[in-house]
Amino acid sequence: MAAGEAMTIGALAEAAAVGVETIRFYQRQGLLREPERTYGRVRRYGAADVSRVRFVKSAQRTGFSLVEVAELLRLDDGTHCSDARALAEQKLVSVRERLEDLRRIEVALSRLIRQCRGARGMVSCPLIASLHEG
Amino acid sequence: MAAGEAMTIGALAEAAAVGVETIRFYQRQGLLREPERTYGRVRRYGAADVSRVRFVKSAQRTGFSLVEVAELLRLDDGTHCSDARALAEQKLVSVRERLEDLRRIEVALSRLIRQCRGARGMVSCPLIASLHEG
DNA sequence: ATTAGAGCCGTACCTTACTACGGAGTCAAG
DNA sequence: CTTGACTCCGTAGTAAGGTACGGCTCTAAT
Repeated sequence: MAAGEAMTIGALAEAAAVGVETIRFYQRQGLLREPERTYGRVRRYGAADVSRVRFVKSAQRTGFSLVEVAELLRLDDGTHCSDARALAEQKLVSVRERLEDLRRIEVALSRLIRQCRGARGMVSCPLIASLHEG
Repeated sequence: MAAGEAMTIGALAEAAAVGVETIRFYQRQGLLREPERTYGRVRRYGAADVSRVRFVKSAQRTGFSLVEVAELLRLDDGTHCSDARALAEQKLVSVRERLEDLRRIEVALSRLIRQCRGARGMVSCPLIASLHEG
């Protein structure tokens, strides 16, 4: 972002824990800006790009598609206020649904572990059943 | 599960809000048992199958692959205790990581909406930056 | 000066998770 | 006892999200 746009594509990929091809792919998809190229034709990235790629990965882990991630990223790129708010509110709903799902799974897994700690032999796992309680 | 194994594949699909082909696909992948077939060759399902398919979908929404979902389901099928516990503990770790990610996104989105409510014109969105605070 | 290691580009290929298709059998209602 | 909706099966195709390849250039260190 600031002065030190020193990273090559390989360094960025390593810093964000993805492959080089993934960076190029994200660029084609418009998830990442096309950076300036110093010394002729080599792309140079900064710390902000690392954050951005990490963000893509964490959003993806929690079930967002790349299209949805792109929408979230547009919120970060300074959209007009009313647009941003509408989109953010809509995404917040789906984030909260996912949180519900995950919390239920968390409770069910914890319970299973607790039961397993005491019991010996077989356990009947309450995983699916737990999901219907909330 | 009990007496009323009355549902056809179409009814199951509808009840679980997926396509018929998805049910057959899950069966091939071993995510769903092959059910008994009454009256000739037609599959008949029960309420437990609906829960199971719904579980697959909710786990999937929160970022689990079908292979991982299959592992979770094995926990529900009465595995031996030590195996179940080890797997459950491992899954719990990744569930909690996802919860962290999602909570951060939730906070960032809420904040953005709050800021947008007051401001007019442009906002610079703190979405990605928020993820580094925790 | 050279050469190994990056980076550049386009294209092809791969896996995951469905989705569609076609032709034949089934079944409940009229 | 026929008709139309549903089911059966195998196989093929699709979309998303990368991953690999090959032939070239650049450049930093020996």
